[in-house]
Amino acid sequence: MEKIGTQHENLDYKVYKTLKSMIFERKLLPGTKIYQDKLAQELGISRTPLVGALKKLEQERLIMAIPRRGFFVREFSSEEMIHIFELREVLEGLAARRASMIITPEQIEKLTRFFQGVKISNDPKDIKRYAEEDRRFHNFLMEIGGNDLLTSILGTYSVVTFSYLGGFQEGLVRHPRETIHEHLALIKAICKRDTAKAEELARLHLINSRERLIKEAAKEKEKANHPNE
Amino acid sequence: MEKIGTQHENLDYKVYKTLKSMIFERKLLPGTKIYQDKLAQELGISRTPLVGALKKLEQERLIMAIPRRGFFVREFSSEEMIHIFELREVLEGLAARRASMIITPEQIEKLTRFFQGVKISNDPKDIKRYAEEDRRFHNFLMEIGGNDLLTSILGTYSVVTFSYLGGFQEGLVRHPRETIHEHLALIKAICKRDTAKAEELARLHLINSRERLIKEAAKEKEKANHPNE
DNA sequence: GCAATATATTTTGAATTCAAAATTCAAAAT
DNA sequence: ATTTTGAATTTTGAATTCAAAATATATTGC
Repeated sequence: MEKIGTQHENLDYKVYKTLKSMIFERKLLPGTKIYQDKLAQELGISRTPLVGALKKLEQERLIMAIPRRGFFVREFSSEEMIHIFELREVLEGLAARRASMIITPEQIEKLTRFFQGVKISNDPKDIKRYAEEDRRFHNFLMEIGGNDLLTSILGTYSVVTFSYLGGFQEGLVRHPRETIHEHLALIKAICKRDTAKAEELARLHLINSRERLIKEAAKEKEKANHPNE
Repeated sequence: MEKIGTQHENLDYKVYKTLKSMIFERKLLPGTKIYQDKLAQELGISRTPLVGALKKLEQERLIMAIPRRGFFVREFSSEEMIHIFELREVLEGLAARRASMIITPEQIEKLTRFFQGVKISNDPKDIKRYAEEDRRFHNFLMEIGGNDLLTSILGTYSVVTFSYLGGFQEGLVRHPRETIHEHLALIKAICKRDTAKAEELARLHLINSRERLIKEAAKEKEKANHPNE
């Protein structure tokens, strides 16, 4: 049988993945200009596959291209970030709804065990551990409820989000203390196959994070206007 | 002021737009293999910008790339199409919600005039006219409620949808007789700034179309299993 | 010393080139 | 007759090349 959906293993696909994780890990910082020759040499390839990868990333909005000027690692304004959270609200709502409809007993088993062992505290170690569990949780939800399309779109935006937050609080918008209850409630709804509630809770989760983002953005602005004190 | 979001006017951007409309107009049919040399010559360019454009379209899922085999115009299965309608459901719901929140009095004026002149009948002329109005309507909604992100994502999927339906009923899933009421109700909700209702109606509109799609797909399957009457 | 212009260098955009892989087509073997 | 093997051809992947545009540097005039 022909394995379709097979991973594209061109050079530019490899470069694409490399660049993506470089952005994710903040080795390439937002705003940075990409010098094609330099980066291509560093990666040991020619400009051709590098440009191919950059074009892919441009489409995903992780890279901005200005013709005749070059490629830049994208910076997201707080406004754009808020728009992304609006999107994530409805998309993750959809994913949760789908998950609650098609989850298998084995998956229910596995899902209920999420966030069991993690400690909620202010210790950076614990926060990091929580953030990892958070990512595993979202990935698992995608595995259950996400089709191809949904998975790839949401994949992009979680990279964007992480990159935007810049490692602050390990990429979490809110403190675990706040989100843990929302996560557990969502898990419960999905396992009970409560379709409507699952969608609602997933959306609420994102709405709350967006609200926080809006507040933070307002605070930043305030600070910018009154630089002294 | 530097106009950001300025249109990228590279050759490969032009080629990208050309190919996109070729797919939209069904000059390139789903399943077709792209012979790079041939197409590049027809367009009067080299393979480089053509491949650039194809990569962009691959990211948008209008083109499928198989490494070492080439690029193909994407075919969508009915399952995938149904997934796309699930996406459109939540995304157009979001767009309608946003529109109802930020619509201006002038836009309300303009929105209420949509679908006023169009006749509902079985005459292909009328159906075509309706389909055009439908597209203008959706574009206007995007103009009101859509941010950058939303607009570009939904833009892609309307091309996909149109291409999938293959010009049948002018790209409409359902007959105007069925959809006109939904459109008018949605317009009313948006103009009244009834945020919740606008989102609900937009979603319902897509849900109904998806349902129809599912029915059609089942019918096709049936037919395939019983080829002789 | 500073601004304006001219010159040199870098960088991008796009065509070309070349090797490797895939496909086609014909001949040979079962 | 059908399948298998093996060249010949086509097609892709990726490096290279070259011109045009952008940027940086130096020079001139004030």
